[in-house]
Amino acid sequence: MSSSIIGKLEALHPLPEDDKRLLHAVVGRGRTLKVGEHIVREGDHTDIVHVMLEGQGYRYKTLPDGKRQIIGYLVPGDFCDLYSFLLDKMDHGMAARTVCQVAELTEEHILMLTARPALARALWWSELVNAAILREWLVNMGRRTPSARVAHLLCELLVRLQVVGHASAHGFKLELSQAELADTVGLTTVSVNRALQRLRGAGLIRQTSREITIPDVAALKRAAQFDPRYLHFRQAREDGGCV
Amino acid sequence: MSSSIIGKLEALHPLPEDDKRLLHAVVGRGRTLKVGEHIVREGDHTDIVHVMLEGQGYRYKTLPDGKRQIIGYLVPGDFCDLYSFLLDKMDHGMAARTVCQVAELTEEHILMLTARPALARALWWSELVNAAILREWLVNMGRRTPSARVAHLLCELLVRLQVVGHASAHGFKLELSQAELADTVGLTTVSVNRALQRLRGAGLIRQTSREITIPDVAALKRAAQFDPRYLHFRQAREDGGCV
DNA sequence: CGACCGATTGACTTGATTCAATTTCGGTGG
DNA sequence: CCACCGAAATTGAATCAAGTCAATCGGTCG
Repeated sequence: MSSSIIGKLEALHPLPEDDKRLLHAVVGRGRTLKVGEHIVREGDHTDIVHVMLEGQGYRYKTLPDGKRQIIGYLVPGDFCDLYSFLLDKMDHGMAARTVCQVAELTEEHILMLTARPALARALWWSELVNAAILREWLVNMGRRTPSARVAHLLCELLVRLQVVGHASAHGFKLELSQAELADTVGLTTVSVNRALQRLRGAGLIRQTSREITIPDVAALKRAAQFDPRYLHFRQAREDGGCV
Repeated sequence: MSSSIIGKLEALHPLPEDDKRLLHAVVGRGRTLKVGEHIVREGDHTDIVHVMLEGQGYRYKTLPDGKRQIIGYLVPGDFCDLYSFLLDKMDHGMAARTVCQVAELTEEHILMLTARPALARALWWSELVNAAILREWLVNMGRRTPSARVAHLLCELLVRLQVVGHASAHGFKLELSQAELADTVGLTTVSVNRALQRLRGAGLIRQTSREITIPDVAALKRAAQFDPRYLHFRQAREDGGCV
């Protein structure tokens, strides 16, 4: 269960065995959430840190007129709200998109973890990556075509899921509705549908019921202008990007 | 010079007098940057932390096809890259939009500052606000109309500049070209121009050469669906928003 | 089998972009 | 002080792409 966390953090910074054992002990096996269940609501205060162990979730904001914008995906290994005991109120909500296992850590747990220099550094780094993802998403929405936006998102998910062992070299389980995709990339479902069609038509992706296959990852990355360096994973840092 | 930093950090968390004195001593008066000069380039490594003392800058990313997306504004009091010595390479660039004074702090300076609990907390908090701004911008680009996007940006700048004493109750110096606005909100200059016209037509803003006036701030906030709580400033936390 | 949800489609509308002037404005130099 | 220059703002017309609306298709689950 906690292997995804270790996978992710080690992608950022190597960890001593002791730290991994501590992580394992602190995290436990987590609570099960049903599809659609909230992890934290907008405006809530919580002093618990949630960690996604299995399954996927998303961060979102709701507009006064009811529209929704998804502002992040939570994949296994992600710390959802490392800073929750600092904030009085969450400025966004988080919900389970699939059935999830979520660990709930207290401030004491976090202090135990951050007392270890390597862990503290890896956690700090993971927050930097969260911010980097937001910046890249901004570029995505601001300056890319619909198909490139969708392609970029798929590339990002591929890499993030690979790091935690939830994606193969050429694809992953896609449990995203087109409506969610639309609320993520700032388009309508119809446009997302057509963007996916274009990607399929160009042979860049292949979709079966709930699985997505990327026959030529480099080609999709090119189409998406995807440069994995923003994720700051160690491999990506060494490859030096794909654009 | 360092009063803007103190203003900003105190808007997040109260600081003891000693901490303010330390800040003042550490920051000094900064280096002067010319318009357009880079603070840090994309891909650079730096182990200096830059702090905006006077003037304004922006964060940006460049796309392979030459397009640019502005992903943040730097106003007086902002720490530009608090995490720079962690990162090997900046995933985005930062440049001066006006003549600026920028302080350059070393890792030792930062360690001195973060050794003080109140300062550490305020700095940590300022990073949370940076992330919150990115999330709000994502909502802006994804789900708001052109005029609301522009209006929202203006509201945000108003509040952020007010906190550091660079805006009055009803306006501020606007040194933003329409091209920069366009690269910020994901539109073309023409669309931005028309969005501004609509806002002016509705009496929500008034522009003279390099100054923007907002006759009825609440009205503009309403039009922009601007809820200042995401900035997590202490006043805003107490008001409880305007939507 | 029928209800339902999500994906898909087509026709139409709306609104943003593109392109190419034209105007405005601040600053410059005569 | 005024004419001129260049950058930025503004405009209009034509184009094109995304949104809207509404219907249909496909599969899943009671």
